[in-house]
Amino acid sequence: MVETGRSLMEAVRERCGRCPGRSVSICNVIEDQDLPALVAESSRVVVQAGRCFIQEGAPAHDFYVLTGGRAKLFSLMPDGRRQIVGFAEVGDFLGLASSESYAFTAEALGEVTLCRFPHSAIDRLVERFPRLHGRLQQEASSELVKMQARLMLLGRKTARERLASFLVEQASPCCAHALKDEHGPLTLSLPMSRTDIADYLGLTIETVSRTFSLFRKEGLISIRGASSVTLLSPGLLSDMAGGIKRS
Amino acid sequence: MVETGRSLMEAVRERCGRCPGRSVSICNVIEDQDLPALVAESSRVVVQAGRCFIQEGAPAHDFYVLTGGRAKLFSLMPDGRRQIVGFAEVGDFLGLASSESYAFTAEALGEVTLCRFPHSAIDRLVERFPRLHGRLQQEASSELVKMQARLMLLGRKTARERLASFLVEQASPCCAHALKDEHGPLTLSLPMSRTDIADYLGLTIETVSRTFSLFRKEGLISIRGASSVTLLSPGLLSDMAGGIKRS
DNA sequence: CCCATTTTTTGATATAGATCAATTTCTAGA
DNA sequence: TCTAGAAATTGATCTATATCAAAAAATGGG
Repeated sequence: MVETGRSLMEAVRERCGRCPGRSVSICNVIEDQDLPALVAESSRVVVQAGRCFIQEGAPAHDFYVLTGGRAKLFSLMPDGRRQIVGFAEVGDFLGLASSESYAFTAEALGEVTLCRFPHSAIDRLVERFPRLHGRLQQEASSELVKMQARLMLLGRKTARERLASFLVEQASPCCAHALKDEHGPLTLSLPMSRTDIADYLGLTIETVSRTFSLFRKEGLISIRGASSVTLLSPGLLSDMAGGIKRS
Repeated sequence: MVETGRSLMEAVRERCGRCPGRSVSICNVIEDQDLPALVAESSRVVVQAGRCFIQEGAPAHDFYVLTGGRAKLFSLMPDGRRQIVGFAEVGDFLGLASSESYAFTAEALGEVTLCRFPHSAIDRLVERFPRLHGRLQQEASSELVKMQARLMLLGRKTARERLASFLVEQASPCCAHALKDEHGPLTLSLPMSRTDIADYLGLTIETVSRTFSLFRKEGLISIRGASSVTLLSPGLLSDMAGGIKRS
């Protein structure tokens, strides 16, 4: 099925026109006039809450750019132990994990929209738009750096430090500078359950809950209905996340 | 300083002729006749035991291909807590971690030899040898998959499972197939200290030592002088590493 | 709006692994 | 080969977090 130039232009306007991923994903190295090539090589995917769009162990045929919503990425052990290896946000490039088969499962938290690129399509696009090379490399490198920080978190940080790190990480897409300076309260909406947070931080749900309560009693955060958290002292939390004890 | 064609050819013979990394590193997508370009863009580095060749936080100017020996890669917290994020082996591509500054320190375990490529050199080489793109991407992807496995290890595995995973991982470069089948004993020489193993596995040195002793008493391994370990039941250890309990 | 179900919080207790403290075993230099 | 210092092992005890068990709060369908 070949799209006509006309309908392709319409597709570009529809898909990329107001895409929140346009400026933060790998697409940001593509000029507006070249978007049709991207749209022609990819397809839009909508995934409902709780559904998986990448399956651990399945043959890896596609890459994805997340353009709406959030997703959790995890692997399982045979007995059901679960480790969440990351939360994906708008702009993230997924599926890079392996050449043969996916190393993790990706499940939508709320409704998720994606652009799916078959591996062959990425190959063609990279050939046509050389700047994509560097951009993909950059994506992989930044993911690698995040992974190293997570290893430190899981290997060496206490429960308090882990939760503080998580809150600061969730906050940083919003306002990175607010954490350094002693800026005011910062409200986050957490789309993931306590179980998800526990499986991300290598803790149990009870420890996560208790630590949230402790932070609340200490005046570090305030909680509204389990999914809305306000960081009352972002600076203190940021220091705690890094293992720094204030006098 | 421009090398003459003559001395460049000599340098290629000397550097690449018997390089153990030739067939396993990113160099394996470069034809023999193109090696001079690689040699011209890189420099050989020799690092003595215990010395660092990448410093966490330092500006990242170079990439490295490890061509001899082994290295430990780690990050530190302000109070000295340490997490080893990986052990590098012959063929590994290092420095990919970040665009601005290195995210970890790399320290030689024993003498290490490297080929150092400035970022700009890699850019030129990638342009000249397009196959390098895919090879670099592959390197990043495989590292990412390893990282995900390490997250599971640190977040969800027991001390026994962690040490079993470590031993199996150390063994796999040697003989991957010997682990699946019920093949015979497999001797490893571990160039890293118990402290290094502990900081890699998110445990204390005492727990690592105790777990080694337990494995020995259970007939899973035999130990000769702390750095030489023989896996007596690689299959059992492999199952334990994956969280599988045999009847 | 209400009730059944699920999720979260809180409490009591258990335990894997950490910490503190000796020994023992290696290793490198004389 | 011997020996001092370092590294590893082993033992005793502690503790942060897990586990088990309710209670409380949130959520969603009718």
